[in-house]
Amino acid sequence: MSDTILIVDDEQHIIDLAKMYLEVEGFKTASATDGKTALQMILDDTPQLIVLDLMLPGMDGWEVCRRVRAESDVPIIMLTARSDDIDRIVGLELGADDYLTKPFNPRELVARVKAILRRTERKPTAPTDTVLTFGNLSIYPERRIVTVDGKPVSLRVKEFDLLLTLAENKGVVFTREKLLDVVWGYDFAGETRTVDVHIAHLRHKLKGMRPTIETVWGVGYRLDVE
Amino acid sequence: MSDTILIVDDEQHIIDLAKMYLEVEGFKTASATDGKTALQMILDDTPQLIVLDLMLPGMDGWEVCRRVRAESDVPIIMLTARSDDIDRIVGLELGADDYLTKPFNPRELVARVKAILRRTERKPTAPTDTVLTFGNLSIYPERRIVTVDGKPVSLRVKEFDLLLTLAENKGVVFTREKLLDVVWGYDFAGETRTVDVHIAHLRHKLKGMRPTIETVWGVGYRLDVE
DNA sequence: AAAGAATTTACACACGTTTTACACCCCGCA
DNA sequence: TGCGGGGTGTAAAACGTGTGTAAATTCTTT
Repeated sequence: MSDTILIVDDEQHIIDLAKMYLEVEGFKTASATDGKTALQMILDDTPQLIVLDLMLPGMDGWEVCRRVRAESDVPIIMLTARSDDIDRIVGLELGADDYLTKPFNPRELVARVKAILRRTERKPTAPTDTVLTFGNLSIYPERRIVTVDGKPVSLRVKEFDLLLTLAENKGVVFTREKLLDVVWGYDFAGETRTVDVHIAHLRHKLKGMRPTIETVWGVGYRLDVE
Repeated sequence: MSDTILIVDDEQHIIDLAKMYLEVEGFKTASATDGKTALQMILDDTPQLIVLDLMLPGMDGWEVCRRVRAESDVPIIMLTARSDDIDRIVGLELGADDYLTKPFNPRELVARVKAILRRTERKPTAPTDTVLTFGNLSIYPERRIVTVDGKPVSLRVKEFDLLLTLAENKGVVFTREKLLDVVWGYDFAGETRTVDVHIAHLRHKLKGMRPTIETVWGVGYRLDVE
């Protein structure tokens, strides 16, 4: 847990967003949607850093922050929507290391996290190992994350595997049958048109991607070579 | 043969799949669909590694494995569909180096193969990107791409297959019937003039190509020899 | 039961293939 | 050397098939 970033927010939406951006950078993450659970998790095994929303059901962020500070000096980044909270965060010396106003830019969050970890002289976790990069597209196979122009795109299982298969063999043409074999398993009995549908989803989600998924008429698909 | 991976499975489908993945990684492959043939091949000239299905017609995988072990310590990866076979593979010390349960992920197979070869300190052969080059013409069979003077030319399915057929047998004359058999399939019932039309398309698209497609009057076509 | 994902279906339309048609060319033969 | 018949080149029409995509349906997961 000590190499993990804990994200505490009552909106799952925001957690997902932060999670995604942080994981792309190689951070491990955990999350909680209420103050009580969060505090429990923190005291149980302190994380590397905490991203903490002020507005929480049950125990609010102020309270969590105060109780954590009684036990630990783990870095905390506060999130708040109300601009008049900012004065209190900064002025009251609650012990937060930094803050962000909602709505926040997730890249800004990443930058702050890195800055704080650098400052507190704890190194971020090991750099992400394998990456496949073509044009403005990056694929992190073991994290199962894809980015276009650095912006993460959330893909479903089949979509990801499909893209990965094409990317691992850039330029080579795959028939629908071959793709079914590889991505769906060679015992899959369904329609080859299933592949088309997932390709369509990929193209839609990865709009703007530079090496495009090219249709080879009458044959199949391939990841474009320049 | 000592740089080749032998795949033994009664399903051609599976052989093709494994073959494809291994060849993309630069491995040479060979295959057999029954135990007797496989054993013959192995004893005749031992391969670099063997991927061996347990379920085989004639002589099963257990028997093949045992007989091979009497002669050689060539690495063996076992394939099995039945989970209760796994205990036997591992427990009975049959001498298999690794195993995979069917249906297996072909990427997993590649990973295992690489791992074993690394362990046995034999390096995998360098990946080869197959290219056929004559004069200023290059053909990339698995990419289904053709270039003239390095500039890619987009061909349709029939055009590509036609050119590839001629290129793979440079200089030999193909009758229209032969070409129909090879490119269109032996059950094609149409006109032989269809070939002419596609040849015309090829000549038009590949204008400037150095070895030309030559008409052999009253016979058929061939790819020119300088 | 509800939500989410995967798969199938349906249909419009783009695209490739095959046929057709006609001009031209090769070659044997007077 | 000129003639004729079948062989070949090629444009364009006719045809059939492949593909993109939305929406419906089925399957999974919670």
